[in-house]
Amino acid sequence: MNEPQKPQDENFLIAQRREKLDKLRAAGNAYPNDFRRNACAADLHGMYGARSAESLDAETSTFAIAGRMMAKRVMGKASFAQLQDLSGRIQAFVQQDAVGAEVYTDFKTWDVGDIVGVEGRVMKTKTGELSLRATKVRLLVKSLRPLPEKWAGLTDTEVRYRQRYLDLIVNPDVRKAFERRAQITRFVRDFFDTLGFIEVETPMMQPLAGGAAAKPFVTHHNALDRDLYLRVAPELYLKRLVVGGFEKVYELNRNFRNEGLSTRHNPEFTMLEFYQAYADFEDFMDLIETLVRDLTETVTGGTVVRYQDREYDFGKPFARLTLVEAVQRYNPQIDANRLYDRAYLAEYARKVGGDVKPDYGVGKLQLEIFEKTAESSLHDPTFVTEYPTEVSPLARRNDENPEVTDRFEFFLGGREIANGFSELNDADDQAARFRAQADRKAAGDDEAMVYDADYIRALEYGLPPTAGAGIGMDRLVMFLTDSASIRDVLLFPQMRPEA
RNA sequence: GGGCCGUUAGCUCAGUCGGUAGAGCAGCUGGCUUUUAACCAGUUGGUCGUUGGUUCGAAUCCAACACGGCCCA
Repeated sequence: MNEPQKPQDENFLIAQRREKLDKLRAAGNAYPNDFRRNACAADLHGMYGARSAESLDAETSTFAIAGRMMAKRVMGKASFAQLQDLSGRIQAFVQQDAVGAEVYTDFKTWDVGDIVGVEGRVMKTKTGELSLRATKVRLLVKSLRPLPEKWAGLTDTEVRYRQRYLDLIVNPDVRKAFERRAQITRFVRDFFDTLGFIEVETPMMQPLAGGAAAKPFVTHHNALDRDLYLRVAPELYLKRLVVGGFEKVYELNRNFRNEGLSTRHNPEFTMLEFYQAYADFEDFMDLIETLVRDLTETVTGGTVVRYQDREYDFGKPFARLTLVEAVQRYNPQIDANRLYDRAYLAEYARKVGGDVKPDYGVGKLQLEIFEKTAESSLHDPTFVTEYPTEVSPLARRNDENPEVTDRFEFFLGGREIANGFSELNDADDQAARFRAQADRKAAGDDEAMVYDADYIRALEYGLPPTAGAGIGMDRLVMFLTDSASIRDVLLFPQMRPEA
């Protein structure tokens, strides 16, 4: 970096800290990198937290810790400071007699937010708090900006999302949520690895955006002089891999969809997709039930979870019902004899606020009614099956009823969490369904899929009978961290440009 | 895209009927060698989101816009 221009709007507090930094620069290296710690806050609490003050006085080990100073209490010639590192916080006791008058005078000018190194022996204070009795203290980094207030903290959601680093410094629960997120992804990888799945990475930039009904982002490759699409799903590539012999495969990575922002939608989000040859959608409902139950138990320590003032029991078998059953359950007034009557469904869908277009068939209308009237009520873990073929262009038809597919979606807390099906491996049927999608796109549906000729070619070589599913990881993490908004489980959620 | 709510000091927030901009914390000065939101005394700090309008006078009333939140689509 070049010499930064002092911003015009630099406030007085920053100016004061800059003056302190100027003095540090004048006195030598203001940004040293030779301090080495040999312990973290949690290490010391673990080793000595239970010991008595007297027994600690006999302890001769010295420790070096480092961290951000989160509190500073000066009482004349002795002070307490709270240091925060990756593991937590620990108190340092800094006495003038122990560190020397000159260092102590400097110490008193340091600010909350500065990054500090402390060496010394462990002790307990009169009130029993484990502390490091400093023999040396060093300022490692001068913080130029004041931290939010120590008690009320930082609550402005906008600042929390835009300046996540600040949120992480002052809100320990935020850190915990993201640690749990890491724990969840680790569990998922272990789960599939143990079952013999292989993790792969398929293209994020695709010449055709396939595998889901969604608007893609477009970008441009200069050397190839062609547009590429950020993927809306990895599905078609993963099934190509099953054709190639990766019979158990998964990918845990980002998808991109060009849609609005809300508490449940971010333009980039994390999806788990997994495929297994010689399995069907019922096998995968069982697999997901096991995955979700074991995951919940691992990260929460039990099978009963509270999410936003409601209790969920994962110990019980998950509910299963068909789409039409769900429509009937949440629409007791609907005429059960006319659930396949297009005109009736269109009128009913319109009445419940659904989208109705002339080319919508019975299946699409059933789905509209389901989404408007049933979905948000599906709190307890629930699998919904028998999705219409019309709205499932990549799923295998049911053997008894070709109008529906061997497909399920999984709902939790009134939200769709997962979607899975027995894969359509009839190349001719798939080609016909792509053509139907392409017609819709030509008719103006910008979420319709495109015809993917290479994917059809792959199917023509033969896709084994296969089950596949996708799990929206962000929504699952929201649930397991009791987060109301997807932004609370994304470190850097998409925001409009700052005003 | 629509509705409602919000935007005042670094942070958290008050601000009455339209009449000189307030508090706590942080900061600064002084005191204090086991504090726990340390304490005691003093004290600095403001583009009231932006732009217009109404008015003798606007943080306050009106309009548009920006950003955020919640709900709906």
